[in-house]
Amino acid sequence: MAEIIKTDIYPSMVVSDEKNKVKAIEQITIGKQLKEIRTKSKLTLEEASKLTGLARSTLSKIENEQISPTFAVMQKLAAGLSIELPQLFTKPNAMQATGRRDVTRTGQGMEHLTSTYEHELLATQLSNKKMMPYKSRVHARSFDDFGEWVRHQGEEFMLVLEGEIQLLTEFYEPVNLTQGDNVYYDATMGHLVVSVSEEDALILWVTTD
Amino acid sequence: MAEIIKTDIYPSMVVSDEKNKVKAIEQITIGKQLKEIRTKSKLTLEEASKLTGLARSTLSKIENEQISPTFAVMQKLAAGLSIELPQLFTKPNAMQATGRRDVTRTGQGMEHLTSTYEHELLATQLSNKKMMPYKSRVHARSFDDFGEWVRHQGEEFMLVLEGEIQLLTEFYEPVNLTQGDNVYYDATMGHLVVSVSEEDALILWVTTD
DNA sequence: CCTAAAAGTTTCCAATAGGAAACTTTTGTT
DNA sequence: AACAAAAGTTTCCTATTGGAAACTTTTAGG
Repeated sequence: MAEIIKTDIYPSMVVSDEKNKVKAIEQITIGKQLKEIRTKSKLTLEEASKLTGLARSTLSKIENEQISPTFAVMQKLAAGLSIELPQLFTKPNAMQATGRRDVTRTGQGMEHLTSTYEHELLATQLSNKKMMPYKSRVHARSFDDFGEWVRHQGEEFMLVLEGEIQLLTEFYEPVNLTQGDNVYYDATMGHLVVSVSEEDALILWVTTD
Repeated sequence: MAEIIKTDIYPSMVVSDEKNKVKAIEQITIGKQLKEIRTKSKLTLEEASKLTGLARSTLSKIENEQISPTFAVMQKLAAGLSIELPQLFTKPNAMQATGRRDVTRTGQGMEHLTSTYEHELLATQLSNKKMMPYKSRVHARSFDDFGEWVRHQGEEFMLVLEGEIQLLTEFYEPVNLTQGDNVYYDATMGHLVVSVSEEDALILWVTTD
């Protein structure tokens, strides 16, 4: 029974059999992508050839998906055309928005409750964003309310909107932050936030993956 | 005269001659990277072979940099090992931080003044971040204070901290936003912010590249 | 230690990528 | 429309990749 796996950000359709052995991969973009980059830069195959050190024929075959370039060739392409390597196989507009702008009024975000935080997700109308913004009301008062470190991929920016919080992190001493204070950290490091004010504190979080 | 070019995020050492023709590329990571991913996942070559559908020998040769895998093979690796493709050639920690956490107290950011905005850059101790956070005091009162649209790569998140602003964008009607309101938009679309309150408004911006 | 099994590497060969040149298509000029 | 020049594609060949199996190294028991 063949199964289709689709990855999130760098999509590639993969067909696997019942033993989870990859049988075929539907090559999606690299040829079209390269052609688009080259034509948008107003380059001919000849010029691209000079810039990359690759043969005109090779470029043509890659663009027409007749061959799968080696990593070494991909590096030459990226360097020669002055682009980042992932551009060769990533759809340029990651943000596939319903619109291209999304306003969230105070209190109008999407609620997401946990025992320790009350999250209000922002800009939820836009998918495939590079950042995930949300406001959180902090219920927690101590590490024990969590039981263990929070830890995930990406980087995180946090700004205190109301009240006073304490940021606990795996490799640092705790810090107290009040309204207007903010912090940027690597989210793979254990971290969590507790309120030290009478009322629950309110913070803004912006996260990447 | 050979020249060394070093790209920023996806480093690759490229040796070019005086005609800008790429002569050689110093392969950096793909082998080591794969080996690290596999060993960290506690997989043997045999197991990785089953997952990816690639021969044990092929995996070994890639890990020892004896061959340069084709893009098709790289896709199989990513799919089989459940990773995103760029992980194969990107140093995992893009954020090369002085530390791995950076607190900015209210008013302690780095000043950057323009005629229309007064920016306070945050978390400036960390380099190579994925996000650029800053607070801005908005002096501008109309489009004419700018003369033209602001427009740049990436996505932008904006939250109003104090006062009331109007967000002007190329493809939408202006919107007024007050404290707590926020917006997420594609920064390649022309955009700018003016204050509509008596005093200058204060906003938070978080930007990606 | 010695041996057996597992993990990793190398060899050999078939399949395919990449380069040079021939060929075809497109573009632009008269 | 005819022609020339430029751009793009295909062919042919060599170099290199990827797979199967042989070989070597490492790990675990006794």
